Amino acid sequence: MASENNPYRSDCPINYSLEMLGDSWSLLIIRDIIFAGKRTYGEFLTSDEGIARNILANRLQQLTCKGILEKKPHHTDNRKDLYVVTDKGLDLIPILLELSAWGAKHEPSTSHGQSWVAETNLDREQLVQRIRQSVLEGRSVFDSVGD
Amino acid sequence: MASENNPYRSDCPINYSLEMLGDSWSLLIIRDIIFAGKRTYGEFLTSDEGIARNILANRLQQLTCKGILEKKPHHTDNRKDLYVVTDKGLDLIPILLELSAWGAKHEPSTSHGQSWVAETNLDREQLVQRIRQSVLEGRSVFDSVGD
DNA sequence: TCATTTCAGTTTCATAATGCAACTGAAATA
DNA sequence: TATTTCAGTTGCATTATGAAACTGAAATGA
Repeated sequence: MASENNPYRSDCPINYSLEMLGDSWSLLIIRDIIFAGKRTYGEFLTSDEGIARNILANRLQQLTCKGILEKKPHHTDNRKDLYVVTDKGLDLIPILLELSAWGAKHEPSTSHGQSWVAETNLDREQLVQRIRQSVLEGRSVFDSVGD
Repeated sequence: MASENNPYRSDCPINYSLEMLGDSWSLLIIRDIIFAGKRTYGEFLTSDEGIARNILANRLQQLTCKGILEKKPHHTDNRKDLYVVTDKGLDLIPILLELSAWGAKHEPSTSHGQSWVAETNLDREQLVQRIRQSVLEGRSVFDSVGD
């Protein structure tokens, strides 16, 4: 199934996403931008998880390279830059919501006041139920859905 | 915001999920179980991405520790074990779907024949639109949604 | 029954990524 | 003009990754 003309480990879209985002920190930076309105190096540094300065610099650079963030000059302070999400970055919102919902469900101590994560999605829920059922019945998903 | 009584880097549910799953390989193993019906060490080894044997063994052990997989004896071959997803693991289906949708959208070369990823979710889409809009307008999400 | 193969890991070792703390140089502030 | 703030960088110790060879138990075939 792997093709030789792309630079990724395989031609699976989940794999692509994980090659882009599959580490401990990248999605936390996106979270800080999207859910906390952070925009500068210094603001990202203050997050609870305590990312190291060099790792932060590295991830900001990589996310920029990958077209998920964009670096723009700060209008009133020339020492600072603003990191803003691109459209590609904004499209990560559903992933963040699902990560949040899963985390909140399976480690309830993390679900402080995030009542809005409960705003549910019923069409999505139906598809998930069908896949879930096929896994429980020992079938592969490819037997029950498309392809 | 970080509390002192949990063992995680912070009390954010997204952070919890990333501490559980934030690496290149864990979700690929879950993908193989859920979307390809794989169940044994040997089957996971054959995936296109080419995970190393030691890394695979390590991830299977960690995912089992974390309550996402369960190791069961193979009924007809005592050399093998079956790795099956728990309920906690099945709850990862929405995350996998979103990762797949994002990957397929932003690297179209990865979206071979997965027509079923297009089965959309409109309630979810509405929430995403609201958040997206608030980010674009420079507001923090906490300004526009709950809390 | 006995030799061979298959299987799930483990071990070894080289290389890369992480994380901490001290440092730098430019721009803002007093 | 001196000091502070800011976004990074550098150096270094520790940890994780990855490839390949190895192990020991169970299945298979003669």
